[in-house]
Amino acid sequence: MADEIRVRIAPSPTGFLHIGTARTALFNWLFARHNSGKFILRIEDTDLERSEKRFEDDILNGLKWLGLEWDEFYKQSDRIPIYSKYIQKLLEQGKAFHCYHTEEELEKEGREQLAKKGLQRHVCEYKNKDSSAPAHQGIIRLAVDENSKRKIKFNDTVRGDIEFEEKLLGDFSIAKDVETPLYNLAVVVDDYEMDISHVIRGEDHIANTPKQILLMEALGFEMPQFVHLPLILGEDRSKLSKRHGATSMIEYRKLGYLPEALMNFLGLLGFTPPDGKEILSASELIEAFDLVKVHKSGAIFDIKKLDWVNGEYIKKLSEAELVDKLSEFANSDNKDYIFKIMPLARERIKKLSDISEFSYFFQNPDYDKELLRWKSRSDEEVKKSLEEVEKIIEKLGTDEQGKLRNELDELGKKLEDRGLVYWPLRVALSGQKASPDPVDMAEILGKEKTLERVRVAKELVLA
RNA sequence: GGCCUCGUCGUCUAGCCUGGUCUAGGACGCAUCCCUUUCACGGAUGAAACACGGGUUCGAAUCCCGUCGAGGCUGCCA
Repeated sequence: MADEIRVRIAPSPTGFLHIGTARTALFNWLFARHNSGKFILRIEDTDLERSEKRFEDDILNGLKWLGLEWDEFYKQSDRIPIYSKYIQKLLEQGKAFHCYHTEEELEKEGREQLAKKGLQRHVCEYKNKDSSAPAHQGIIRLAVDENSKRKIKFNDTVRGDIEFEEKLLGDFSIAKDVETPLYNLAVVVDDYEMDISHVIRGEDHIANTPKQILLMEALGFEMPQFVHLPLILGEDRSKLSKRHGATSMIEYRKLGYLPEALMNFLGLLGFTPPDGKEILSASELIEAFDLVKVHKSGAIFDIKKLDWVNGEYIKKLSEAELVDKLSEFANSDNKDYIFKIMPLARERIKKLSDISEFSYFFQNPDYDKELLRWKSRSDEEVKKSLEEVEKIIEKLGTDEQGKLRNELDELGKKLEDRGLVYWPLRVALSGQKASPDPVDMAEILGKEKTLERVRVAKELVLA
């Protein structure tokens, strides 16, 4: 076996690339890059009935988007002859056998075992029969000693030593037929053939490990180092799954999360760098990454924290980059205009799609008359203020912020209330109770639109 | 039911291996205050956790045992 670090992820195209898979991929990738090893992507599509091209595309696109480029790529469906060879070998050696029980019989057995609170395992009576009989249709199982006293042991980098009793396993299935391997056989064969040094996967695979070890022994394969990552959980602390709306990575892109932010956030779900830094670039993550420091317990996916991380990355974006991205999300080609809005948006949005909150820069606002009222001021007072503001803007325009601000402040002093000046103007321009500074907005909108909106507001007060 | 894993603020976590420096630190979120024309930004402050019970020890979040709790697995899915 090579000394090189070789890791893989083996997503199945029966669903989108969700957070959990992405995090597993990330940890494999970080470990490979940290050790100058190879990161392998293997598509587990032997379940032809459930595998779909659109899911495969989603997985590939999601990984690419996150920046997790792979060094080698395989599809299980291309490797059927390889599995077949090993299945045949197991059969010939009598280590595996055909089981002729029907699914109904097996189901019934399972129910009875559960009812009797007995072991849930299938000890097959066909195990010791002559396997040289003609071509069979039955499922293929590995022959496991049901009376074994042995404990199957393995070391997990995160959890230490783990052991299972061999006799609890039963004769578990390894292939539907010689041409159709089942999961446990396929991974074992692939990991061996691909010379995988570390199997880094979710904690939900711990229970599969003893089966795989038995298979490795039967096939004479060397054991890789196992690393079981803690699960990523939903709000209710159960494994993140469809019922939590297991969203594809691509959805996060659509919402305006930055891939760098997602990688950063995911990297910290199950791992903490020694210095405790929270915002780390890909290369900093690679540098700091250490499997030994991976956490044991599951972590809830907290979108609020993701939002914060994403906001931090938005603040770090260059002006040009931000303008590009914002243009895309605002559906606008007018980059000069977006460029003006950008500084205001930058400190206010958590994700790019939040730019929709600034719709009033693109169309006239619609709002309730009452919103124009500053505190308990009368309609007349509000109208008076708007009239004065109108005059000032007619005179000065909106391009010279300093002057405009001075005049408006003067007006504020005159009216003995700055809010009376700025609040109605804000609402006139944005239709919102929370918005950027009115003078900033006026400059972006320009003299004409600003005056138009002030006049509309003036009319509205009287109505 | 059986097997396996896990258990520090609401959430992510530091500390645990190598007991004392932990009146348990940081971050997100939350609250209050400052700034202020609102929101955001920024600044300051605050509330908030060692699951429980035994044991070992001069001393336990840290070591041991038990209990409880949570999750995972228990497919002719992966």
